[in-house]
Amino acid sequence: MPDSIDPALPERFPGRTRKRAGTDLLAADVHARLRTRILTFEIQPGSRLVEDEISASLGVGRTPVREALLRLQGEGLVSRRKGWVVESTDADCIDRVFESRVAIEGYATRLATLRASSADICDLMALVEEMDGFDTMSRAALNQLNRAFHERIVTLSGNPFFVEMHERTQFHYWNMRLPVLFTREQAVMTNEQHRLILGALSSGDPDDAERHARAHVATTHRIVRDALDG
Amino acid sequence: MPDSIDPALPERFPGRTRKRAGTDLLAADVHARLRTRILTFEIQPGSRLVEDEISASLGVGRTPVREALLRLQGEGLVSRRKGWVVESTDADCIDRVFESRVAIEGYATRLATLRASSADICDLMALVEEMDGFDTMSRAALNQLNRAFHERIVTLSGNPFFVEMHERTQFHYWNMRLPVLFTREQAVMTNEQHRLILGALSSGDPDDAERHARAHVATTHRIVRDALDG
DNA sequence: TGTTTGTTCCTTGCGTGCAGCGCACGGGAC
DNA sequence: GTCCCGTGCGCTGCACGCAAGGAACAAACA
Repeated sequence: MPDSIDPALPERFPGRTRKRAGTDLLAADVHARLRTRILTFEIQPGSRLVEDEISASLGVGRTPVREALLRLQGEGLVSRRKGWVVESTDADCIDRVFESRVAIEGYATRLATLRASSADICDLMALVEEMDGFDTMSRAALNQLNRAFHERIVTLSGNPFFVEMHERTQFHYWNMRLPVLFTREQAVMTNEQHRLILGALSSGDPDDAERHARAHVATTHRIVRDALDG
Repeated sequence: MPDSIDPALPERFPGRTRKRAGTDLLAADVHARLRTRILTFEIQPGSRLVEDEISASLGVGRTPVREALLRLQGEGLVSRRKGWVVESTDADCIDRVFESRVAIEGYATRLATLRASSADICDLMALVEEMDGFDTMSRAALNQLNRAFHERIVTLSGNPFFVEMHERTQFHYWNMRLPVLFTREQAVMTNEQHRLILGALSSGDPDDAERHARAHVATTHRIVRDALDG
């Protein structure tokens, strides 16, 4: 997989600037780059990551590369099995991921009901309405909006733990290549459910909000599973 | 929990053995040691950790120490603010931790209801009955049993994500020195609630199980908050 | 006296050399 | 032909040195 390590960014880090702005910038940068490449499948699951190659290709030493890999390991994106290997999310894992999402997003939505301001709800409504234009949008754009909606609700829970846990599940979620997501009817259903959640949110009914959120995640689970089986 | 963490940690690392058994042993060991010391408050929240000092005191190089600290950072036990600092869990954080526990343990208990075998339930029942002897036990032993009960249920969810998330909350949970936990009446109430959960588990009622689990965590939350306020 | 600047030390960020696992490959024996 | 063992190499685990950044303290100037 060395070839896939972004041929397009030959020397950033110009002449070994070594700019060290307080906290480790290099490691953070390497981490971000690697993570992006992994999540976009530019580096495929299962491929080996060699410290020297990354370090050479990015023009940094092995130490920041090492730290980046360590962080990726903590995020569950790579593992150390006789060298660094990009983790893959198998079908069996999907059920586990969605179970987590039900628990996390369900309760986060409950909390959001108690804490969201009317301005927050307006923002969410704007997102939902934007998603109504699914007929004229790319699936990627739709996906982005969808993600934004869920992310924002979780953030509105006001609890950073939920944000972190949610983010963690997203890694694995992205990690399975979702074949065809967001057919037209799926988009319709998604928007319907988003409106249900939003309705509960704005009427301040936590039970309803949690119930709808759970149902929505369950629906998505079903869609994903069907897509993978079919 | 702190009491149970093996306070007897004499100087291992005899004369710089350097035995490298495949995967990094040193880093893992340093990590475990540091974590133990932090969770037992041998190293107090807020204190600075200096890489050189740790490395010298353990007789290893800075690299494994660094990796250990990085892992601790990932676990939320230390942070990097101009050097390594042991995180403290402030009162404000407690509410967030318990919110997570409600979501995680609640849903984990629901899953456990669907997946636990009768043998598993017997094991749990044995734990509960052992806890009935609270009058003749130390608080530490009681705490240990309590932890075992919760841990086992989360494990019975069959979902490693829940186990990991639960463990994560426990770190912060331990991180606040709980003053007087498990007074007699609290022990009575705890056992009552454990039995309710177990009852729902054995009768296979997921809704009830989740409800009771949530209520139990909420009760504990109240106890802890009272203990900290009073 | 207050503010600003210079200096020094402390600690981490980073690079790098070295050595030891393990795996793959190849050669010999049965 | 198959199995076993030796050997080489790829890669990581670890130690260590260097320098940058920042904080604290001191000194000088307004």
